[in-house]
Formats: sequence, C-alpha cells, structure tokens
Amino acid sequence: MTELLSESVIPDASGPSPARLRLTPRDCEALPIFKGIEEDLARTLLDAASARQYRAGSTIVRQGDTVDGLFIVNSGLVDLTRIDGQHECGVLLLSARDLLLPAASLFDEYSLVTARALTTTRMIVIDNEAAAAALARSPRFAANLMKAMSGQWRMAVRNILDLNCRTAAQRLGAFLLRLVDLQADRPAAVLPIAKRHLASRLGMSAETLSRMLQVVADHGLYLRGRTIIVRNRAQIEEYCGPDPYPQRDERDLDVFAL
Amino acid sequence: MTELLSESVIPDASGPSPARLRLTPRDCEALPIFKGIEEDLARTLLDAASARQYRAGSTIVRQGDTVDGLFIVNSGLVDLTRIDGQHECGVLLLSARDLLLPAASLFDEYSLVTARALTTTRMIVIDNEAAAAALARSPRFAANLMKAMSGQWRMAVRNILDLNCRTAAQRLGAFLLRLVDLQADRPAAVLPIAKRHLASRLGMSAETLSRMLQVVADHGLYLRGRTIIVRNRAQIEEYCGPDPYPQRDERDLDVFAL
DNA sequence: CGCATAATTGATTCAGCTCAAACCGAGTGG
DNA sequence: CCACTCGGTTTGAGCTGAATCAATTATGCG
Repeated sequence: MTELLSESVIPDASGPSPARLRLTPRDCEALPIFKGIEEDLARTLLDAASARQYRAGSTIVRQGDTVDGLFIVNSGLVDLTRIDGQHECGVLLLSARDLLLPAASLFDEYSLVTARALTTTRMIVIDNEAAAAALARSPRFAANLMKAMSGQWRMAVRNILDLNCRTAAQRLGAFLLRLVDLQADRPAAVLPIAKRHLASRLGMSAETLSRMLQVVADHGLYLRGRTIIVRNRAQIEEYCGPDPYPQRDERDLDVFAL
Repeated sequence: MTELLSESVIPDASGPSPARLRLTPRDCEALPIFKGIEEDLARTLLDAASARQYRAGSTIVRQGDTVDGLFIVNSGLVDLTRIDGQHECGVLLLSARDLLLPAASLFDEYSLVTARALTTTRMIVIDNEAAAAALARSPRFAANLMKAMSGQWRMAVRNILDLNCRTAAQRLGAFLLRLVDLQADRPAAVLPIAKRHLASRLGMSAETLSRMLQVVADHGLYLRGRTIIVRNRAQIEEYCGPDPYPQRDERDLDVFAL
C-alpha cells in the first residue's frame, strides 16, 4: 500500500464493455472492507484488483447472471433493479464504498436483479478466487464483509417496511431528506439521478412521483430543477412519519446505499 | 459432540420469560452454521449455547432492542414484524435451522423488527462473546454465517420485488406453493400459522387475504380448513406469474425462511 | 356453555396505476 | 437563428386493487 500508481483511462473499444482503469492504492485504503486487515493481505487483494469504468446507463451485472468478482463502488451511483419487459422495479441504490451484490458474488448465486450504472461509475473489482482466499485467511476481512451485508439487509428491511407502511409521498419525502443529509457538505443538495429511476427505487410510477413532488412541496420540501430545498425540516419530517431509528445505523455498518 | 444429554423442560415461572431447556448436541450437529467447522470449536460453541422455548405469541426480540446472542431456530416458526400501534407489517418468517437477525446480533444493532414466536418454538442461543470469538477464530464459521445472511438478503429482495410487481393474489398463491414444496414429505401440506399473520407477511390486510383465497381457489389452489390442496399445479403457477429463479436457491444458502 | 378471538362478507373509499395528450429542454442539422 | 426531433417530465381523466369500516359468522377454549 505504498507506491502510488497514477490513474489513467485506458481507451476502450467504445463497445458495451467497461473501460479498464489503473487502480490507485489510495482508493482502496479508504474502503471499509480493508479496515484493519493485515498489511500483506491488503497487498495481495490489491494485486488481484482492477478498476472498471461504466458509462451512465450501462449494465454492470445482468439479472440471472452470476457475479464474477467482488465489485466495490468507487464513485458514481448503481441501481439494483429487476427488469421485466417494460416494468422496472428498483430495489436499492448503491453509492461510493458500497459492495455490489456481495452475497451473489461470494456464493455464485444467480442475481435476482440487474445492476446498472445510473451515472458514470468507477468500480473496483477483486476477483472471486482472491476474495475467497482472503475470506478463508482473514477473519477480520470476513467480518468486514459481514458488516456490509448486515447493512444491506437492513436497507432491504427498511424498504419492505416503507412499501407497506408509508404512502408514496412519505417515501419520497424521507428519501429526499436522506439525500440532503448525505450531501451535508455540499452547499445545496442535488438529485443525482433521473426522476424515473427515483420512482422505480421508491416503488411508484414516474407519473405518481411527479404528483407526489407537489405533495411534499406542500409540506416544506421543494425540488427546483435538480436542487432539493428544505424549507421546513420539522414539518416534512413530521409528515413523512416515524423513521425507525433515524440515526445513521447503515453508515455505521459500512453501507452508504439509498 | 459425543455425550447425548436428555432434553428436559426446566419449569419456568410462567412469566413472559422463555423456558430454558437442556441442549442436545444432536440438535447442533445438523445446523448449517456448524458445517465443516473444527471439532473443538464446535464443542466450545456448544458449551456457550443454551436452549429456550417460547410459547406461541410470545416475543423473542423487541423492535428497538439489541439481540443478546446468536439465536437459531430449532423448531417452530418465528415471524419478523414491525409493529406500530394497530398496524403490523411482516417482513420474514423463519423456520427450523434459520438464524434470527444475525446481523443485529453480531453488530449490536437495534432491531428494526420484533421477532415473535407464531407457534411453540425452540431456539438455540449462543452468546455474543462466544459467537464473536468463533468468528475471529474460524473463517469457515464466518463463511457459514455469511451464507445464511446471503440467503436472508435474497429473501428480502424477493419480498420487495413481490410487493412491487405482483398482485395480492399472486403473492398468496406463490407463498402457498412454496409452503407445499417445503412439506413435500408430509401427506398433505398444512398452513402452520394464523391467517392474519400470513396476511401481514404477504403485505395485505386480513380481509384481503380472505378474498384472495377465493381468487386462488379459482385458479387451482384450494385451502380447506388448514390443509392446502393443489388441484392444478400448472394453472396456479401460470397464474402467479414468473417466479424468478424458482430453484431452491435460498435453501442452498442455508435459509429456510418463508 | 359462553366468552374472546379469528375469519368471512359486504359496502365504501382511496391511493396509486394506466393511458393519452401536452409540454419542455437539449441536441442536431439546415 | 430557427425548425425539428426525441427523451424525459408533467398533467389530466378514468379505472382498479386493495384498505377500511362495520356487521356477521366461525372457532376455539377455559
């Protein structure tokens, strides 16, 4: 983890295949799954890792396929969606530092969902053999992975509860609020993805999303263009209903998904 | 793992606290998380394990609490439900050999859901320190846990997809079919839980469940009393819509939940 | 037997979907 | 500079799946 390789885009053949990038060790040092692991293991994993870049809209993993490595989101947004003909059904939105379908990659499952880059996305990929070897060798690495899986499970449960217990407008409001909190550093929070993808993630149609935006606007949360404006935090939180355990539980679990 | 202790109910103080049972090593040998682990580790875990019995309806873990051990369902059915005042929202139904909220117990999270015994249930409990120690020591044990967590994540994703993409009647039909397959050994499949709990698990009201039972009956799947009768398998499968990857993926992942 | 809890049935309401049309902004090309 | 797409978004009208509320009928169970 010492030498610093320069990151350079290797020109790709303009096809659907992702661009391959050089990987900087710095990228990895910060990753949650590397936390606290043995120095030489980190080096080994790094050697087995590569980087790929995906353009917005491109598919990373197709539903029904297995995942040929441990994918980690380095930057960008990836959505997990089940696509059946016309209908798309979003499950989760991954962002930087999240693991992509760790369960499927570690146990050679067929993925239930398609992973798709919603923005330009850089991923770090550790091939399965190396990951499995690391898993067998380092309990700490295993624990790191489990932690991330725990967080994703928690997100899934929240999603199930939201779908059952909250209205479309409440889900929307709560989601936008989380988005705002996640961008607390920026001057103004911004909606980073297309509205129809947001709709899919929240389990509603694009038309309904449009209407619900007006509803939440009546309760203190506006969206002008792409920027999100919280005019009355207390009011909108009240409106969205009880957020079970609003504290950043998932982030403590190394999950940054939306 | 040699001596066979007899299982005997220690009389409990009729309070809400569960009865404590003796644990037979045989119970544990068969458990997926013990698969392939070192002999002495198994013994250590067994020493740190106890058994508890819960009456139908009793609460095992309250939402908002942490879980003070690695709970494994030995027999019976446990539902994970979010309870808000009147409204109950089921997330998952655990059965024998499943892990109860492994994520919450390993990482001291506050549970999002209440775990409640729907039938008389026996659980094996390994205290958190022992589990953590085993995790730090045995990569195989860690892998076993991860496998189960993978399966539970998969179930959660299925649930999300079902809630979005299928009608109430389709969810009901598909669930009953899975129930039938899971009881393939028995002469006739039986509904093991109260209908209102089933409704909650499937994300519909009890009234709707009642009506949907009539709908699926029109499509080849009857429920007479508690017994489930499949009159026309092809028809009801067709009706329930595409089951993504119907093969027993979750069971391969050491998950037996419903 | 009688009480409490569970399940059904009916009537009504409503959130959210579908379909269709209008709108809008960003490229593109003349 | 303007006209013309073309995808994404918005708006409107109507429909429908499922929830709610209320009343009734089973089903235990002490």
